[in-house]
Amino acid sequence: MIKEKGLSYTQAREELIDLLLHASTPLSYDNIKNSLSMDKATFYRNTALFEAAEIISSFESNDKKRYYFIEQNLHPHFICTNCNSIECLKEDIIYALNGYKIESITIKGLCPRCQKNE
Amino acid sequence: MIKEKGLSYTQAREELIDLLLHASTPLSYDNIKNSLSMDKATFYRNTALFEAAEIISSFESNDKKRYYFIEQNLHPHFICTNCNSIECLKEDIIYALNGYKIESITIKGLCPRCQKNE
DNA sequence: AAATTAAATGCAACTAAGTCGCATTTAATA
DNA sequence: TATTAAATGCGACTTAGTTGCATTTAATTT
Ligand SMILES: [Mn+2]
Ligand SMILES: [Mn+2]
Ligand SMILES: [Zn+2]
Ligand SMILES: [Zn+2]
Repeated sequence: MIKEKGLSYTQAREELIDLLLHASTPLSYDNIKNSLSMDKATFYRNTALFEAAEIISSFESNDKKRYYFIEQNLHPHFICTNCNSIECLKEDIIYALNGYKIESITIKGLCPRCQKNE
Repeated sequence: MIKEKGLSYTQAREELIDLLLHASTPLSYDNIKNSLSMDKATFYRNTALFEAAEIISSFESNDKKRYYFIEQNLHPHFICTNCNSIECLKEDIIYALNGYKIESITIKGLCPRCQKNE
């Protein structure tokens, strides 16, 4: 995966791809910093590189943090504006936009739990 | 609009609502700081208040800035990951999510212009 | 209309996610 | 194994957004 894109294969990169591949939702640096052996500068440099190589995608959440993910089937992510939780929405929307290339879709609002408790 | 929600009516609040009502795309503090007479602390305190009162919505863009908008018909916004431009997509998607309340939808990718030039 | 008061504002200091420069290490190739 | 360009770690830095506090203002009471 890394080598396919002509990138050199390092421990840090393997570790990062591995974490994202096995994650069930998008992850921020903060989420995984304790599981990472690399420095945060390396984390961010590699996520930027992987995004440019179209290996991963990302979005900014409500909490000012960026979340990264690898996904085969393009599906939307839901961000709760109350509890900041992030969920994968299984309903594949899409949905082609003429002339645009779609990388990610994020829907913001209230999750079922937060909507009840308000 | 402000008073309807039981909020007190101040010059700063009127100015802010007015700007957002007449904007053709979502706006960040940076976009309008030169048109604003209020301090940035006031800007952010009022946007937070208006969001809680459900008068405005917002999303985080690619450029680490938060964009605010008022819109009658819920439509998605497109953010280009290359040039950071933001567009209103007129095709109303949606699309109800069972149990969720939807406040905004953002689609990230490459805009037609950036997709050509790559 | 003036007095009261709680809320709104401006200012400056602060926070924290992400970035950058540079010295050191490591992966790739010869 | 030696070479070298690229990757990493570290600390300093940037900057959007937040917070505490003194001052001002909107709303209510007299
Ligand atoms: Mn997902
Ligand atoms: Mn719009
Ligand atoms: Zn929630
Ligand atoms: Zn573009």
